Order: sequence, then structure tokens, then C-alpha cells
Amino acid sequence: MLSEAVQDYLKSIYKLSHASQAGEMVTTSLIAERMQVSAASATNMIKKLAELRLLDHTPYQGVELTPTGVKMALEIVRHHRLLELYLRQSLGYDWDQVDAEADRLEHAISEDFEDRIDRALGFPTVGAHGEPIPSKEGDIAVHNYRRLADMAEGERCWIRQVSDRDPALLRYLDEHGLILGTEVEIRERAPFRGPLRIAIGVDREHHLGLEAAEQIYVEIAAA
Amino acid sequence: MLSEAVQDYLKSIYKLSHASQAGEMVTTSLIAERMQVSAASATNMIKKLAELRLLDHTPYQGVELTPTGVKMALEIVRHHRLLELYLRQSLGYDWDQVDAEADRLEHAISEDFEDRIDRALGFPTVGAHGEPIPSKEGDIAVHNYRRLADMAEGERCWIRQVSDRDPALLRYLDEHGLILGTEVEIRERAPFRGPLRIAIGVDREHHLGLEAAEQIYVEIAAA
DNA sequence: GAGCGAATTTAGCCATGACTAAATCCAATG
DNA sequence: CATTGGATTTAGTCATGGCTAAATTCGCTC
Ligand SMILES: [Mn+2]
Ligand SMILES: [Mn+2]
Ligand SMILES: [Mn+2]
Ligand SMILES: [Mn+2]
Repeated sequence: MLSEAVQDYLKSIYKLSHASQAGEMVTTSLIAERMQVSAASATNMIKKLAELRLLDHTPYQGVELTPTGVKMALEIVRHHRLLELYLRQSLGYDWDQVDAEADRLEHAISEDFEDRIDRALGFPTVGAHGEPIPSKEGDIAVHNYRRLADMAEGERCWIRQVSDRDPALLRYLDEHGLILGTEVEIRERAPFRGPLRIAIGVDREHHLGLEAAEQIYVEIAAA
Repeated sequence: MLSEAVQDYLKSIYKLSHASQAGEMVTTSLIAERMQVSAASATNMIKKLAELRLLDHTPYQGVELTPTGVKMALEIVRHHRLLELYLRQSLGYDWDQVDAEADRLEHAISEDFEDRIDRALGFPTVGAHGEPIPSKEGDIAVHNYRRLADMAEGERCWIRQVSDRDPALLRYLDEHGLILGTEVEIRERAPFRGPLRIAIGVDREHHLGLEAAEQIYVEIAAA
């Protein structure tokens, strides 16, 4: 069994590798920042993970998960996303509260527990914030969503996924009706990285900062 | 926050102190055996817990939880028993499977999670094996049950609580209908610590070993 | 009251995963 | 191509919670 710390590093590295460009290596400092530890601590753990053959480490360059490492990471991601959804659906959590709880539970549940909540949820493929849920076999769907922040004036789209990193942002989005499935139209893009004026659903309008819009992933509505 | 190890020691010491005679101290070797560690490791932890004012340690004699220690122990016990019940009621676990899962989850859930499953279960006062569930304030009911093993021939009783220590025993009891609420009559006590011949419910009879009967707690039916 | 044996504690060690401070590397700049 | 500053690694330390082996204590028996 992998320790809780190892599991959390793998999960973070997996996510970082998918946030960066394909082929790019994940750097020590990125890992350290994400894990909230010093760079020296990150280096320590990287050496251990390399020893365990969970990643390849090119000193001074960065790391890349091995197939085994990816598999282990996806196992944790699956636990996390199933748990988030379960907390939301079965225990009435708000979507900004589920991440913290799942971050701890993901290491504590058994495979049996995983299977039971999977069944209770009807074998979902998408999580509480729209992220794909890896299958038990380690496959994960690739969604080609675009960032709301990158949409052009006049375009319409549906919100399909939202970053779960910041609870405050999630509450803010919730208050303004910016939830999964909501239709959004870009009315106006202010210059100098200014806010987007958007139509939310049928009759709401909002000026949304670019910072927030970068955390929202959308599917473009057929023109 | 107390570490997982500290929490588990407190829980074990609490249970051991209630299994022994009132006023008796809990010994190092008992703790070591229950925690599956060496006696030296137990001594180490005892010194740390004494330092934390969670118990009083009389060297070479034993330990006794302080009021704070009891409070902390009951907090974990509450988590454990609520979780066991929730796993059983909401996720369909068998009663021999819940203990292991709860042993890990009990350290990972938040107070919010605790409150939510408490509500979902209708604020139960009795756990999956009949144990009293401590209140959020740290009160716990005292049940004056007797061991089935100590009943006399001819006496009738209801099964009210069962030890959750041994999953195999729980499966065995389940197979023979020896579950919570079942009425049992002692037909015959074999000599030399031999088995009890008992009537289970209306029309079942069984020869139950004393070892098993010692793990079953009953309420005597009015004669 | 001496001695014995079991329980307990002490001493010393190890793995894990943090940290700070110092050394080292490397890419960019002049 | 030498310099330099930021990123990375190394070195050394600490806390936690295990372990074994050795020393110590205590209750019991002779
Ligand atoms: Mn985590
Ligand atoms: Mn799993
Ligand atoms: Mn536990
Ligand atoms: Mn609690």
C-alpha cells in the first residue's frame, strides 16, 4: 500500500502534468507549490517516487509519471471524484465543500466502499465539478472543453466543468447561476484583460472577471 | 488535532478500561496486545499521552484516562459507531464488514460529516452491534446487560449487544439467527464449560460454545 | 528476606516526511 | 564566453511512531 503522502503527490503530479502542455515535464517547484511544502521536501519525495518506479526523474528538468504512476494516480482521482459526487448527492453537501472532505476520505476508503458508492450513484462518468471520473480499469475520458475566458464575443456555450480548487470561487459562481449545464453567451469582452459581459441562462447578465472565467470550461453551442 | 495513532490508542484504552473492573488500571501489556504493537511501543505512546494530559500514568502499574482523555476517546467512538451504522443502513454492508471500514474512516471525517450521517440515521443512540453511541456532548448510556454465557438454565432473554471484534464470529451468529433483538432461551448448560443448548426465536435450537456466548450481551426477559 | 520470573521501562535504532541552510546547476544576459 | 540569479539538490535536523535488546522493577514463592 502507498502512503497517504505518496498518494497525494501522485495525484498532484498527475493533475499538473495535464494542466501543462503535452510532453512538458512537471517541475519540482510546481509540485512543491501545489503540495504546500518546501522545494527540498518535494525533491525528497520525487526521489522516493522514482525509486518506486512511479515516475521518471530527470534531475534539474522535472518528472513524468510512469504508466504505473498514472494508474496509481487515477485510482486516487477516482476515489476523490466518486466521493465528491456521493457527498453532494447523498449527504447534501454544497459543491464548494466536497473537495476538502474528499481529500481526506480518498485515502481511507476500501475498494468495496468505492464499488458501493459507484453503484449507489449509478456508475457516473462525470464528477461534481464536471471532471471525468476514471474507470476502475484506469481509463479516463478526454473532454475537449474550452475556457470561458477564451471565447469570442457573440459565442454561446454550456458550462461543462469548473475548477474545484477555490471554494470561494465555487460559492460565487453558484450565487450567479454559473453551474454545470448553464447556457452562457459572451456579450462583450472588455479590453486590457477586463471582465466579460455575459448572459447567463435566459434573463441574467453579469460582468465576470477573467480570472474566474479561466476556471470555467465550456462546450460551444452549435452556431 | 490528535494524530491517527493517538486517537486509536485512546479508543483502545477507553474500551479496555470499560472491559476491566471499575477502578482497575489498564496495563501496558493489555494496550500493546490490543494495538498489535510491542510493549516498548506502548510505553512510548503512554508517555506521550501522559505528556498531553490525556491519561495518568503510574509507572509499572498502569494508566487511567483523564476526563479530557475520555472525552477525546468518546469522540472517536462516536465517529466509529455512527459510521458503522451508516455503512450498514445506507450502503448495505454486512455487520461483520463495518468495523474494519469504520476503523479507517473514523479519523478522516469532519464534524460536518458526523452531523450529516447522524441526521441521515435519525440521531441513533445504539450502534450496529448494539453498543451505545456517545452523544456529541460526550455522554454515553450505560447498559446493564448480562453475558449470555452467564445465564442460567431456563432463563429467557433478548440479544441486545454483540462484540464487534471478530468478523468470523459475527458471520457465524448471523447464520444462526443470533442477531440483535432475537429472543433466546437457555435449554441446557453442559458441564465443564461446555456448550449451551439454546432456543433461538420460535423454532430453532443450537448448541452454542461458551466462547461465543461470552461475546453476546442480553437483556433478561421478565419471568 | 532472597531470589525468581514476568511485566515494564530504557536505550538505541529505523523509516517516513517535514524543515532550513548551503551548495550546485543551468539558462539567460551582457 | 563569463556572470549571475533562480531553480534544484544536498546536507543536516526534527517529530512521529514503530522495532529489538537490555536493564529494571515488582509481586510472589521459598
Ligand atoms: Mn488527499
Ligand atoms: Mn479504488
Ligand atoms: Mn482507527
Ligand atoms: Mn466528531
